[in-house]
Amino acid sequence: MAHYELIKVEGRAKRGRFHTVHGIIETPVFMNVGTVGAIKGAVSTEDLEEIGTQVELSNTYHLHVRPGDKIVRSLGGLHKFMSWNRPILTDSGGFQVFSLAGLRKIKEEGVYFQSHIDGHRIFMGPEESMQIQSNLASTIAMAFDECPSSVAEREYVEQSVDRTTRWLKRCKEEMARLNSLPDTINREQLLFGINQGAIYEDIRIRHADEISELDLPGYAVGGLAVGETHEQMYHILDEVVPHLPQNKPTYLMGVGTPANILEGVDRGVDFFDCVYPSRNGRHGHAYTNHGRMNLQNAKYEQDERPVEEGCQCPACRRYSRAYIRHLLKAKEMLGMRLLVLHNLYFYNHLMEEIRLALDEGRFSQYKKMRLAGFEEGEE
RNA sequence: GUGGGUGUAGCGUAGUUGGUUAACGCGCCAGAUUGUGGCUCUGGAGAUCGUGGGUUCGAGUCCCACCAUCCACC
Repeated sequence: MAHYELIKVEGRAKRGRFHTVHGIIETPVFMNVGTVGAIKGAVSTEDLEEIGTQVELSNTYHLHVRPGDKIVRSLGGLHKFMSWNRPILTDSGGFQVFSLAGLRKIKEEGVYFQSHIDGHRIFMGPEESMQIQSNLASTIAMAFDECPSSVAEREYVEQSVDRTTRWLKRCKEEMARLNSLPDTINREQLLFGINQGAIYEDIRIRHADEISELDLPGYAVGGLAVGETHEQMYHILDEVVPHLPQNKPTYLMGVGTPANILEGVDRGVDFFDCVYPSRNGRHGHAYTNHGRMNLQNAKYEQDERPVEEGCQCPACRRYSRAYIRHLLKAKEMLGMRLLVLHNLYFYNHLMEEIRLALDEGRFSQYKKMRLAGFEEGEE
């Protein structure tokens, strides 16, 4: 019996608590992206517990291709498979329609893909996506949508969004059917709908109103941070979030930078996810209170300080910038791992501070202070 | 010691019958990256072409000597 408990509001910012079968999610939350059932960079689920991860995010498409959702199901579902008993959100594979463009054909019934592993042809529609996510038995399943390019023509976006609505209805029906089956692993799996419409605010609003009527347990804003400016993204959020149910969590998909998150929270967003902390960590970048730092820069060659003074993450408690730089240069996995841990800790800790600020009614002030800090530049 | 080969950026190489500002990969120095392939992309710095002499309007390229290095044979 999932429900969203709204604890406090400051302006449009929401402090909430989402109750799920796998435990409570304190919001606003940043979900840690582990596409294939693992956070890249040799990060274990024990690590996730240590760095304060609330929700792990995996991908339907990737797990369907390898190892196969039926195998995960036969092993007891994704929670048991990866040894993680807290909430998991699975993305539907819809975004791969967009990100693997060139390898796909979109039709009314669904999408024909080509596997990025071995090139074989795959079909995925709303029903297939729900069946796969049911087999994975995640806490939250995302609707199978199409994410049109931010520069797509208005006419294309209109018909794409209408199809996404039809797909959402099919997702809802299929999820209800699967949740009613006696041998389904997680019979309380939750379906979140996804708003689309590129940068056309009227299409976005119409779509938000339509999908809100389906009374799903949560809603996402998709198709942002895919090429448009920050101003456009914030404007769309200003317009669209008020048209999504305020008594349900709102999830801004794929976003973003620490500044994007502060702005998103300020506009009523509860859930975030982004590959930035993990991908940039693997690529040698660290997030700090003073902006982003490239640990591969020569100036850190003899820097004995931790990445961030006072940070309680596993990297900063013990290792120097100089050592991490050396590991990155030597292409040692440990370098990546330490920065991924630092970055995810940084994001998770940022969210914790945001929640505390909301609890104490000083979010607006906190946001201003943090944004100013990020502008200062690295030490 | 004799014969042969090779010397071009930190490393590995390309460079036409001698012809503008000597090219490429890796590395180095920076920058990009938003529902993830650990990549990828974009810039930048860096070379008195082993040394010295010669031929020529002009030499990385041809000639001579020397130096270094590799291979084979004593």
